[in-house]
Amino acid sequence: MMLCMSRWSPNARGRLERAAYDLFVERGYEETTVADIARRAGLTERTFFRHYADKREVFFGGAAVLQEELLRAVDAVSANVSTFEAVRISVEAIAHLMRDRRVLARERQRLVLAHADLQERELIKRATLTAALTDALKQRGVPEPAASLAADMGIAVFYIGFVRWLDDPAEREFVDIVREGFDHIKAVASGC
Amino acid sequence: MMLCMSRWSPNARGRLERAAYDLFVERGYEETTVADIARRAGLTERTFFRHYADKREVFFGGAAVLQEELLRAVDAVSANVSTFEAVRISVEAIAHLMRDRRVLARERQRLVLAHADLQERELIKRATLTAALTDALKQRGVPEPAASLAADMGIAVFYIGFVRWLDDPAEREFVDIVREGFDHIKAVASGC
DNA sequence: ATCCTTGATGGCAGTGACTGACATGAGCAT
DNA sequence: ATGCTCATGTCAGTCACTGCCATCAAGGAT
Repeated sequence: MMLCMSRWSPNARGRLERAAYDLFVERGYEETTVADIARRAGLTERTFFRHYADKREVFFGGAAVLQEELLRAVDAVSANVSTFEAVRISVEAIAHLMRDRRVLARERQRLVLAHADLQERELIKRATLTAALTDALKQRGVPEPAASLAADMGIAVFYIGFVRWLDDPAEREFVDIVREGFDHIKAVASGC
Repeated sequence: MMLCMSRWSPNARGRLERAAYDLFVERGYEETTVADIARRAGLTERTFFRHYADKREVFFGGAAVLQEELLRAVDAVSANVSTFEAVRISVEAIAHLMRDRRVLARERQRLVLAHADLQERELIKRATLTAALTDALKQRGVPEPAASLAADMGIAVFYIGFVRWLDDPAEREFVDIVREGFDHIKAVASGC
């Protein structure tokens, strides 16, 4: 039974994540050392690396949540729906998670765009998300390479829509931009 | 006038690239230090970093060639061809460049798959290629977000086709696999 | 001929990310 | 009590990468 009120301050991971994000915003990513992050979280550098594989990883805590939600959404789509619609519905579902986070997302995106290190890690997360969606589609019975291609297409619509959403002059909702993205894909593939 | 027969052995970059590739194959990527690479090339570590921004970059000399060829191909497509066909033709063009390199590509892919570092850099190269294709399509008059989506789709077909090509049981040509990929995209987007 | 500039290189010290090995000490089970 | 667990601390070490300065052949200018 571990109902531990342990001797250490609770939620070390959370404190590290918070400290890192704050410092990145305050001083910038490169100007922040791992030792800085750990110190602000009341821990040591060595402990940081026990919670996160590297300095970049602390920035991508949300990626796992997004993936879980995406897979849940795919499973929820009834089996007689076409592959295209299944992908569209699932991607719209995770787009919906971003509601009311535009300002936060903008600040985060500013950081990512400013540092090649973070962009690389973001691309890995995107690739992981794509692979997960591919697997989920295969479990629906979609054969290869259609599963990979459909997944790649869906995640592309998500990310391209994401950056458009961040500075959309009309302030449309993310979900609507995604829906429109899928329409564009349909149009392009029909050969206009 | 610089017809310099300089005092240094010629083609330092090439020697570094070759030394790096050989060492990565012999001992593995992580087991090879930058100092090792420089030593084998007859140079110093400091000089390595004057030619390549970091240890990973020396592995991706071919990326620039691929991008140039892709852009050349897009420019060569006549203006009255649909966006989809323009992308298909251009991507098939760079797929054609890989002819007779299957064995080499396989060894290279083994290295990339074995090291997250290299995967990240590969994804950045892919993103750069996608951005370049997007620009080329925009110059053809394709509006956003169709340009981004079509480019993303085309590059996805390329990369997904690439890994299928590497261990295709039927030993089909890369170009044929790519062509088939575009057909699959068409089918998926038409809603099967 | 002498001087000066250019450019690729070497040498060297320093920073910071990351790792391995070992120590510590509160909680929990027996 | 005794011992085990496990998150943490401590420390030394490797390696990627950078800044700064020295070198020294080639080529042009005076």
